[in-house]
Amino acid sequence: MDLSITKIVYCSHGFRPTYNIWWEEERYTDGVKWKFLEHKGPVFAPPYEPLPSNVKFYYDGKHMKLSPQAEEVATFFAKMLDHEYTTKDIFRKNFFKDWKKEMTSEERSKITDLKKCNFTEMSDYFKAQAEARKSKTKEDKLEENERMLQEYGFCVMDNHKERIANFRIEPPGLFRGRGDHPKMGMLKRRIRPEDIIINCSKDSKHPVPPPGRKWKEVRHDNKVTWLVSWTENIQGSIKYIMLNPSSRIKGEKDWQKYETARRLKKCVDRIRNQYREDWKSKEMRIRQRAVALYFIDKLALRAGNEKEEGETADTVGCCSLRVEHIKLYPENDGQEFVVEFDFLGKDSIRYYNKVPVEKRVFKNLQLFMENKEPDDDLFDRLNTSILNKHLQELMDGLTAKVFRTYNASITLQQQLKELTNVEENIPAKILSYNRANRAVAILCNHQRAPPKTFEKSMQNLQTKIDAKRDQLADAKRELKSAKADAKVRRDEKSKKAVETKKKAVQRIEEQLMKLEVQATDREENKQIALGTSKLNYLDPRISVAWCKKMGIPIEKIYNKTQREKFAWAIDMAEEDYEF
DNA sequence: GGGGAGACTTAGTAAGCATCTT
DNA sequence: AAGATGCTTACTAAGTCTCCCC
Repeated sequence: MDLSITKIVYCSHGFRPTYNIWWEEERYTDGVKWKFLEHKGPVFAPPYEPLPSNVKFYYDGKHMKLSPQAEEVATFFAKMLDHEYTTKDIFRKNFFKDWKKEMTSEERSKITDLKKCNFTEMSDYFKAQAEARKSKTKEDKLEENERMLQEYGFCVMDNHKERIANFRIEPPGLFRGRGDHPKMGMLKRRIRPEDIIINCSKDSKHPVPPPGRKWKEVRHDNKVTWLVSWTENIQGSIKYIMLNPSSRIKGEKDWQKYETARRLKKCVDRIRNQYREDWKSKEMRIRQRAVALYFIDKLALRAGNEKEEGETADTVGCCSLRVEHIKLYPENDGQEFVVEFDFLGKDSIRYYNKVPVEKRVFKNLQLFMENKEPDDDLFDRLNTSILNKHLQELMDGLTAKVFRTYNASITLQQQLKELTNVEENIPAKILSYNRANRAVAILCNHQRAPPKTFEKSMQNLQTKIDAKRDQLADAKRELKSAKADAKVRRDEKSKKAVETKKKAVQRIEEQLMKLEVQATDREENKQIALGTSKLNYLDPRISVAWCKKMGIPIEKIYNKTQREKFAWAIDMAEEDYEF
């Protein structure tokens, strides 16, 4: 079955007629997302397999056979024993509470203290199993995965066969929130067919539930993009199965996102003038709105919706900043009007920044903080809905996050212009690209945990560099003596020898440069994640155009997945593309 | 306008896998 | 062949924003 409209797409490896060329098709305008949708439904988590009888659980030093339900939940904990989570009080408390709910009344009366539970045999058993799975022939694993992918990993949406992003239902386990999450350790329950809502078109072959089972509902809503949904039990939120980023439905939206950001580029000056005016407004709400917008624009802060207290980790964005999250310095390190930000943002990633701001902003902040407690809202007359309503009036489709997209993309474009030189060689250009990418990642505060092996791998690289330096010195010495030799002998053979040595020196110099560049790049990247901005904030057409201008194969910048996601941009953007 | 449901994007981590070293 | 290393992919949590109801 091949319903895709494909076109021969040229890439530097040759011709590959692989993509759906959805970007040359007409688009829906009326909120309709598709006319035909057919899929096979989700893949459920494998059923629980009770432990073999030799793998024992001990309570207070004594062997205890657990009921299957209680045992399953115990295995979730056992599997995480090596993780720091299991040492945290909240995690243990939440787990124990939910575990007890799964016990028989007899078990419940016996098992009263988590500290007295010994899961080590279970834990060892799972480690051994993981080991065994590793050594299982590669073909077995691959084949199984591939079979599932072929069977469940695709759907037909309109005239395209599309890849599904997540066709497997999340297996049961213990909830792992990020940061200080009040619900960490709670039992994430197993999802059954009866929990599942299927979305597909009426005239499609509907997915079939497992034998003897039923779906919760089958609906035919073509105003939404999801294929399957269920309600999760930790926060009560809805989870979805949706399409891969390479799909038409995702790609179109992504493209549209960058087009909105480009429209902002056209009117951003006007908007900036406007909010600067608003700093002087008589009305408090307008001043607050204007200062918040300034932060969102200048610092690429997120909007900051309010969150239900006690349901999630305590994190904030711009509109939900509290007095305790900023400090004002009339003077700091020779700069005037410095604001120090220190708060936990999305995923409990710390945002720390000291920035000089305009005097008016500074004065306003002082005013906003007057007579407030540390845990009071900084912008008490503002929330994201007020802010976005205002933005909508300034430009059609404008919301807070458009500023992040706009500032990220424009920064990349500027940095690429500034940093790259057509004359340089490919590794130098790629270093420059990464640096431009890095500037954006820093702006957006995209962090990562430094890789566990970072120090060591850095040392190894340094060793290599040192060795290469020695090698270069040797080669230079040899070249020198060859030259001297040629001067004396004046024959063809020794002239040739000089040429060979020269080439060798050149080659080694290049290799050395490459290694040094690699070291710089890696060092600068230690705690910074480039992937997030590359995937979500940077208009891919900027990168494609840059590659064309600089003679860099696109494969050096985008890996296979990224090329699939950005196929539209790779096909469309010419070297003169301007964001 | 306030609150909640719903839909969709953005995010970091860890497992999986490929490749390079020893 | 095994082990180290580094990149890719899968996973799923945590955001944003819209819409609807009151």
